[in-house]
Amino acid sequence: MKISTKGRYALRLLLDLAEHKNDGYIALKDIANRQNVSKKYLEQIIPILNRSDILSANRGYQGGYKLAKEPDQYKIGEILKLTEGSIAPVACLDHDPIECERAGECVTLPLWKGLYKVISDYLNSITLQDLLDNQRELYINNYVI
Amino acid sequence: MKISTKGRYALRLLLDLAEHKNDGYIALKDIANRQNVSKKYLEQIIPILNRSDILSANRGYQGGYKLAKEPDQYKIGEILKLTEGSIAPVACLDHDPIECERAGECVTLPLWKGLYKVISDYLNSITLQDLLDNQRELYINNYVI
DNA sequence: ATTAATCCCACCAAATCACTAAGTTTTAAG
DNA sequence: CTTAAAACTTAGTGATTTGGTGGGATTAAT
Repeated sequence: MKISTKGRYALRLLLDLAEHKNDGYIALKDIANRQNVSKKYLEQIIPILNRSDILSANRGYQGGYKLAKEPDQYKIGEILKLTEGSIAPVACLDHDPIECERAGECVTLPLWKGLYKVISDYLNSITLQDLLDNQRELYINNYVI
Repeated sequence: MKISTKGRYALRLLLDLAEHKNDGYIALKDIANRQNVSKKYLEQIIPILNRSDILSANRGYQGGYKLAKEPDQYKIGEILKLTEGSIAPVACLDHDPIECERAGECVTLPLWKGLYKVISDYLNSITLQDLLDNQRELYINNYVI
């Protein structure tokens, strides 16, 4: 029941891009250094995000990535669903309609459906911008500003 | 971000015991047959539950297991925490206080704390009895009774 | 032309998952 | 007192996932 590094790093990558959204294209090298994660591993995560209209990329010299939309347009749930493959707590909820033949008599199915709902409702109620705002508050509270 | 078979089977095992709570000690063999899971695998899951005051066991001929308490005294969150080891969505929340040195400046920490809260609040609001009641409703709705 | 970036493909070690095997111990019934 | 049937214990195991690394091809600004 853990979010993997793939999802967590993807989130930190996008947050890093959001924090530098006015600095043009940002190279993976810089993100890797700031976030202290492997650039090679980020290279593997990026194409998952790049497929959708999430990022805009520039190849070659002075290239890099930037967000395609404003930070408040990125729901955390969408990002995690892309990178984790699914945020459903049990595999049977990954297919709609449910394929499991025991579904009709399954005593635990309503439980998993409810859990899935609270998880996705929560994650889809929060955007990258919300996380940045919270961070700003933290800074203020800690007198870092 | 998936609940493993360990947690899911443990839940079904306890639900099976709850459904037969007036039938004395229930053998793993019978549970395995009814739930269509491997008895050998259940033998591996049982000791996790047996440590706490969750089950009462009887060894030897005509032995088996029964619930130590009424079904409404078992919170799903507690059962899953036991069998899954933890229901926290990220490892850093498994320790209290948080050991990660980046915690103070971590932009995503409030997100994970919030997610952890909605998950555990939900799972601790539901008991084995609730799942049984829901099942009864299903039966009524489907005219199985 | 050079440099610095993305992009692409393959590989790999370690951990976890989902069991299975082979027995030992305990207890009620005959 | 023997026997059958259950819980209990310990170890092993194949498949999959996780969390990366390495080597190079392609692209584009200087």
